[in-house]
Amino acid sequence: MKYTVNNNSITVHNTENLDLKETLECGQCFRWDEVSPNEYTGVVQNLTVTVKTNNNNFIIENTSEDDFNKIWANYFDLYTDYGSIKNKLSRIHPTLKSAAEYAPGIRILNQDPWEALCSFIISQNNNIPRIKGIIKRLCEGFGKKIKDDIYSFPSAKDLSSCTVEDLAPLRSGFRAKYIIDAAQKVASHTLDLEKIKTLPINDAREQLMTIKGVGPKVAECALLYGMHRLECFPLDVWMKRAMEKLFPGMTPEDFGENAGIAQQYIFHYSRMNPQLFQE
DNA sequence: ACCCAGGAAATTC
DNA sequence: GAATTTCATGGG
Repeated sequence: MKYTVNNNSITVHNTENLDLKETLECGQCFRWDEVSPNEYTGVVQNLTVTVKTNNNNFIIENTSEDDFNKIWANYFDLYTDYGSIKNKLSRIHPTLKSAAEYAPGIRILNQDPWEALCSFIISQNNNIPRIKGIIKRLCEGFGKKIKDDIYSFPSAKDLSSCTVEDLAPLRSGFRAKYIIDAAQKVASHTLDLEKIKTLPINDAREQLMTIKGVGPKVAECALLYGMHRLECFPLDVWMKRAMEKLFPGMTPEDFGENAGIAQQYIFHYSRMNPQLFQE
């Protein structure tokens, strides 16, 4: 990977298959905001950066070479060859090929396991704008201030001593008790997310589902988006519709070791084309 | 008023 | 065990 170090920013050259809108607004993450056209500000751990693209250059502002190599290159999954993965996936089914061509710049981010788990607990029976609002209030109320009005995602430990009443300002409804149970199990090391990340997939699913409010779909999202288990294939209401109408008779296993990437292409394609599912 | 939202738990059949 | 209802909240 070729990159240039500038004053307070990094420019990555010839990045293919990276589109910020497609990647940051496809429902896998909830903490990136478009601050001007094709320019996004987000928070990862205790760092905040602004990113943009210019032709095939990918620019990360407000960072150092150190943080780029430690955090950002992996976060944006820059070591993975999406062109090769798309070629393989496209041979599985013509509609999957179309979905991949519809948003060729989607990448699966390497998000923090706890943040992904907590975020997708909040996502259940909810819509994306409201999920973002709840998470914003969660960070502002319980995270650490980074600068100005930017706050880190609160750790499991930060939340483990909270009560449902403490979380009332989030207006997260029935999900508050689920957030607390997850925080307590992780903070007490009843569950070790770094360990779960490496377990055989069914063991990993089983452990995550010991958390109240974590069923098959939330577990699958935590594994795919927070632990980069690319074989995972979350089935939400959109994906169930898509499987019925676009891939009748097929199962998640049919999409193979990169099923999660296929899922993201299909999810985004379906959400952007709801007319496919009318009557 | 009604329906739905990147579901899961509680209840009923 | 499988099908249905309930759970908070907010937008359309």
